[in-house]
Amino acid sequence: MHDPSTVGLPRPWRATRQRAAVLRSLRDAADFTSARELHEALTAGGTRVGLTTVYRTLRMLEREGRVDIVRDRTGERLYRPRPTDGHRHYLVCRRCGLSLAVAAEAVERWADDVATDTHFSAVEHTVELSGICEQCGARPDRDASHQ
Amino acid sequence: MHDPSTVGLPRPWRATRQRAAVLRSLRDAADFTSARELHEALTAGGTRVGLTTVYRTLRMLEREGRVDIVRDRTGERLYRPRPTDGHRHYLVCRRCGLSLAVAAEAVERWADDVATDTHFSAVEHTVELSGICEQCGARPDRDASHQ
DNA sequence: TTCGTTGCAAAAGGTTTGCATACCA
DNA sequence: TGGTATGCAAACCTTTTGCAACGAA
Repeated sequence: MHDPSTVGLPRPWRATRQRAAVLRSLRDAADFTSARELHEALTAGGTRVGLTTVYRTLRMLEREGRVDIVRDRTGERLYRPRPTDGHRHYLVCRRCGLSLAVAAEAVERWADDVATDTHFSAVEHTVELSGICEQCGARPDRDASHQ
Repeated sequence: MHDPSTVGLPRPWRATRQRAAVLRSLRDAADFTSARELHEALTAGGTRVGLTTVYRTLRMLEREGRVDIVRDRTGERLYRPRPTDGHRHYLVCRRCGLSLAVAAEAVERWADDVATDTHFSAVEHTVELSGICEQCGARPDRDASHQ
C-alpha cells in the first residue's frame, strides 16, 4: 500500500518558468493577493501562465507552510509569503485592503492554554482581524483612492 | 433615496412555516451545521423547504446577530444559534466535529489593544480553533464512530 | 388586497479535476 | 526517455439572484 521508504518525504519538485513567475509575482504583491489577481498581474505583464497552475502552485506553498492565508468576507482565499519562521496574524482594512502584521503572543499563549484545559491535541488556530484604517476612517467615501 | 423615518428600523418579518422549521432544525442540531445539512435534515423529516429559503433564513439570522458562524476548511459556512448575548469562540474537533465553547476574554482584550495601537476603527475579529479531541486522540482510526 | 416570502432554475463565484500535450532532469 | 508540470475545458460546490406564484397580515 505504502512504500515505507518514501512516506513523509517531500516530493522533489521541478523548477519551471511558471512556478518562478508565480513566486515572483507573489513576492512583488504589496499585500494579500488572490489567485485571480496573481493570474491577472502575470498575464498583464506578458507572462503566460494558466490559472490552474497558479492555484496548484499556491496549494503547494500552502502544504509546505510557505504562505499565510486569510479569507476575505466572500470566502476567497488571499495569500502572502510567510516572512520568517512561524506564522503571523494580520489586521486588514476592510476598505482599502491595507494589512499590518500584528503582535500576537497573547493569542498564541491563549491557544496553548485552551489546548491544555480541554485536553485537545494538535490544536491549530486561525485569527482574522479586520477594521478600518486611520486613513480610510478619515474619508467617508467608499473607494480606496489612497494606498 | 432613503426614507429617513425607516432607516435603521428592523424590517417586519413574517412568521412562516418554513422559517419556523429552519429555526427548529438549527436548534435541534447538536453542533455547527451547514445550510445543506439543515436542508437535508428537513427534507428527510418530511418538511418541504427550498434550499434557497434555508440560505435566506440563515442570512437573516446572520444580519440580526442571532447565529455564530465558522468556516470549515473547504470554506463552507457552518451555523449555530448564539447562546446568549455577545459572541463566542469555539474549539472544534477536526475528526468528529465536536465543538466546545471556550473562554476567550484574553482574545477580546488583545483585539481591543490591537485596535488602540494601530488606530484602526471598527475592529472585528474571527478566531477559529481546531484540534483533535481527547476521545478521537485515543483512537487512531479515521471515522467519528463516537459522539 | 398588499407586499413580503417561497421555490425553482439559472447564474455567479472560487477552486479542483481529467486528460492530452509539453518539457525538465 | 520517464515522469512531472502545464493548460484548457469542464466539473464541482456553495451561495446568490431573477421571477412568477403563493400566502400571511
